Amino acid sequence: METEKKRVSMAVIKRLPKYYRYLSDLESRENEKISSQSLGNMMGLTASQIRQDLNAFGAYGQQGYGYNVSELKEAIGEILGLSEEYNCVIIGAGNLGHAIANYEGFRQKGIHVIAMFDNDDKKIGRKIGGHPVMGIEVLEDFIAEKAVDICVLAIPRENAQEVVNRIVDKGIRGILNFVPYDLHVPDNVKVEDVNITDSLFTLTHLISDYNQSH
Amino acid sequence: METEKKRVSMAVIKRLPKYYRYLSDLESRENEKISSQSLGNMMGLTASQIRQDLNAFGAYGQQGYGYNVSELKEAIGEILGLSEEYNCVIIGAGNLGHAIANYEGFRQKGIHVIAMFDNDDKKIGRKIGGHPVMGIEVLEDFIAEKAVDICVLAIPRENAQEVVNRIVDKGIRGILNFVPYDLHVPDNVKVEDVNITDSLFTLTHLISDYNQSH
DNA sequence: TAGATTGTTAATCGATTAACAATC
DNA sequence: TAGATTGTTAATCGATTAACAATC
Repeated sequence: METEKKRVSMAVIKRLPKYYRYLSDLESRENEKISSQSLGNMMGLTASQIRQDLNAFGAYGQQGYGYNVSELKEAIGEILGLSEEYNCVIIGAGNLGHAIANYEGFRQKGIHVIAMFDNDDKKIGRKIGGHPVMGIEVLEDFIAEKAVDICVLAIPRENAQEVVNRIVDKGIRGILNFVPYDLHVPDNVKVEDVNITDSLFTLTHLISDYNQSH
Repeated sequence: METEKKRVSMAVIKRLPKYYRYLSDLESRENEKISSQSLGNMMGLTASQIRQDLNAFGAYGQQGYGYNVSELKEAIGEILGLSEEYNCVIIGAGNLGHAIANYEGFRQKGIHVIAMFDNDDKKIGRKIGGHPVMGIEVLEDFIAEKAVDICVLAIPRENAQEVVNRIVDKGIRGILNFVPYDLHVPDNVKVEDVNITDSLFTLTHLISDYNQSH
């Protein structure tokens, strides 16, 4: 594995969860096999692109047959790191943290939410979605002690970078960032942004009179 | 305006909210002007790309000077459709709908959340984040009557397409879709997806042992 | 075997970067 | 005017699409 370093592009990586979603669907509807052609029709991609995308990681199909749905789903799950286990904490027990704590996507698979953190005394000690809410001042120690891999950041913009600075060298590997601010982190920590406001503004642009008339 | 049809690429459009965010910041820190060079440094883009991006919409700078922060922010706001007014409803008063109803990004600007909808009798009649929760069965009539422009979709995956089918010809222009499912809509309705699960899986991939060793 | 469909190379297209003349 | 920095054209790079030989 040391020898080859193809460097898979972000464009391809960002499509992987979508592949996984469609393949999970096909599997639950008990489809055994699928061709790049028909998967492309479903997903709105070309057959060619699908074959290119998959071949960035290996050869998962069979000539003259297509792809085995379960096998391919499993393989992409593996690539997505879903066969591994992750400890996760949610920082910020406001409305959004609350929503995420109850979010099904976080309940399945190997992603274990083990605690939530907030600076509001009224929330500390309570349980939200089955997860204990702890004081933000014990965050660093908790992360180090429990070997937390992923932090979900759902706090006000003002405190975001400061909190990140505190946790970034405690062994975390990734941040799922709901804060509309571009975090500064060292290379060994990955950040994935979920920017609701940006998405809303993209939508307003698309439907705006401005866009219609230009 | 009829004559030119440059067709601005999605790649550029998706960067606009980010420009808007940085320019708002610069404005609040009372920076009067900015060059493509220094804005690029801040945002992690090349000066060249910034000038190309902006010139897709017009010439907002001045040779030898740079860009006036407030003017450029205003211009991008205009392009994003933020100088217009939108009526908006939130469909789904679960945790996520709850979070969005209270989300600051939706409180500012010309985006007016005027109601929430749910099928749970226990929620109907209540107020969440100041917005009345109504029964999903009156959704279509409400949309038509109140001239709703934007629907935020935060309901279970199973009902998503069915609900969308019902509202799609009632005059709405856009859907902000939090459901991990690719909606089918006619061309005159725009969909912007906020896919939390996809983002989470992208993150797990990036931090996974799989990705580290390949 | 013949038909189907992949894996993969080559061609095309689009987006980013570089360069520089225009001009404030 | 000289210096700075844009607007814009040209060059490069990367991603998508097309084509086809390999092979199940």
